[in-house]
Amino acid sequence: MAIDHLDGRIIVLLAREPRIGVLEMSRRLGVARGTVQARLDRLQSNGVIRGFGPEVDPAALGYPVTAFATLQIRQGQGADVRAHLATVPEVLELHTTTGTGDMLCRLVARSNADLQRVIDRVVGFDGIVRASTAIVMENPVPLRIIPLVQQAALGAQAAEGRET
Amino acid sequence: MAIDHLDGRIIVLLAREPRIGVLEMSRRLGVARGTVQARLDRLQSNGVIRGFGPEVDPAALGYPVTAFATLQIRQGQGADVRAHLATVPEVLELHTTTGTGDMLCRLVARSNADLQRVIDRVVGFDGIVRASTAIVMENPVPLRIIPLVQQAALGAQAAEGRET
DNA sequence: ATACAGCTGAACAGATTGCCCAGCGAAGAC
DNA sequence: GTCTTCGCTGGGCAATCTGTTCAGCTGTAT
Repeated sequence: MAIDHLDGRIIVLLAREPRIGVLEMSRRLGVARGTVQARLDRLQSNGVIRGFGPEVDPAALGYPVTAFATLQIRQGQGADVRAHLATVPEVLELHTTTGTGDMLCRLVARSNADLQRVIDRVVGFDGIVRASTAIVMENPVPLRIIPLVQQAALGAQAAEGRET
Repeated sequence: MAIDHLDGRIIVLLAREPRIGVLEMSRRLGVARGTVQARLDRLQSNGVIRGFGPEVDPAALGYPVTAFATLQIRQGQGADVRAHLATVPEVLELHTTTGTGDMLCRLVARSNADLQRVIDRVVGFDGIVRASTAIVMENPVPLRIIPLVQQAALGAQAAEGRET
């Protein structure tokens, strides 16, 4: 279920040079092409690799402002609120959480002024009791997965070591 | 700077079927291959499309628990804290924000128990005054970009309409 | 009127893909 | 100890796609 050292190298390589292709990968990794192909197939059917969708930069689309909003929801209105938020394009993701807030969502906007419009649209819905927003100033660690992959791959290696 | 209707269709198509290739795309969109190729090149050098890295599911790697931590930082320790958090593989992203917290980070862990270890590692650093964590229970809207792309593309179309 | 930028349709060689096979070695099952 | 299974190797095949270039066309801006 977890990943192998070779799997880890495949993912890391793919993350660094996405356009690389199976053949070139097999060359770099020093294994047969069929092996890489089989590993990739397995990683994808495992669900470890969900896909290769393009990473789009909202800032380049004209939405340079990012914010996180914590929402408090009226009891029993969860489903409605979820459906509402799903219709707002500026809502990039939505989580339900434990803690004081009930939901946390990531928003983008064209400007700080525009953020007001987005927030109004987000919270202008009956089931939402209260919202508190934090505007993102800087993003010192952009969404990343490589360190975790390496960690997981090393874990596998360590396990091998112990088991053998 | 913003994107065009055709750009929008390209991105959406690419998001839905990432392995599709330029040729097939040109067929589906009813334009010449060269056009799609030129658009893609432009989108990438624009920075609108950052890349095509594999989307890895942390849950499938053995990290099914996600949490968001809000951190308060001691004045002037920001840089150190950033550097510290960057070394923790379970920290998937980090933002500095306005509001009561100073930073917001996304964490993953192998289990709720393991989350404690991760949080200890995250906050076990001198510059961090306080941390409050919200565990993610559900993810009704996974990170998405398509609606925003469509919005941006429609905006472009509307602008055309007005300008012409 | 004229230059420019973007799109089209076509062509080319070169590289890659998906798929197949037989052989090999290690691990586990019997 | 022997057998079976599994994963990896190295090779080959036809089909497809890529990167690149070209000339011609059109609408727009100067």
